[in-house]
Amino acid sequence: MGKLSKELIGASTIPIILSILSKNESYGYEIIQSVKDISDGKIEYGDGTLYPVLHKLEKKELIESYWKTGASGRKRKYYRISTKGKKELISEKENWTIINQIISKLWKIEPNLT
Amino acid sequence: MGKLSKELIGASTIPIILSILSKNESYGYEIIQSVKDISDGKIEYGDGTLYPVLHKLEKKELIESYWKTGASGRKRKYYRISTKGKKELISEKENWTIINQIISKLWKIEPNLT
DNA sequence: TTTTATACATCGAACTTCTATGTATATTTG
DNA sequence: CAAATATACATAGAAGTTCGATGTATAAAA
Repeated sequence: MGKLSKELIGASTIPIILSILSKNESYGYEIIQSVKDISDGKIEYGDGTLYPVLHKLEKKELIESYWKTGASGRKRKYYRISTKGKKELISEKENWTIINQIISKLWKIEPNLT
Repeated sequence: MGKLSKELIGASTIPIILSILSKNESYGYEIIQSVKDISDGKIEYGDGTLYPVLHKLEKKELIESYWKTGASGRKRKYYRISTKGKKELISEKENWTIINQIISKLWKIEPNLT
């Protein structure tokens, strides 16, 4: 209980990551923590899951990266959302709205009178 | 415009099919039409897409099938939802609600003051 | 009689996802 | 100070999924 299906997590990964990056620049490890926090532990990406997604998003030019060494001396790869990524996020939001309408319509309709 | 992403369609296919079958028994071809109608043409499964999904659901015992020859003389393979399928549908609805909460939370939060 | 709609089925290419594994550094704890 | 834990990124390969193409067949419509 509590854990979500793989399909739903898969469908939500990209909009969630883009959403997070649209608010603040962040890096892989921190994104994993953010999502865990926001979802009350219901979505917990493995690092082996998230990093390839970030690489894919970068390849599609939806996000951009740069290395930064913090005060701690530890190197982090920061990501920020691109203009293209912002447009994509808007489109993803529209898609979610549409599918939600379809599904909630389905869950309200009464059985047909056959 | 109008068309939904593959990920979202993938995540919604099973709950949508189970929802439809929880209202009325139906067969492949008719399910394709129903989904097209309900979604205003935004979700249009190919037959090569839907039939394997139905087989998979049957294998998992979420739905059951039987052949029926209608007045027209045409044979149709009808599917009905099983008890197990009804439970699965309830669980899918819960998942959908949870992910919606997470996403709508994300889309409302203001940027951090860093 | 030809075309279109109905109806089901499967193969295989293409893609995606996740687990396991690897590397390396900073911090905390005993 | 040594060991354990947390931080941080990366990739290969196994496993699974999806979808277009293709095939079969019948009923209805043009």
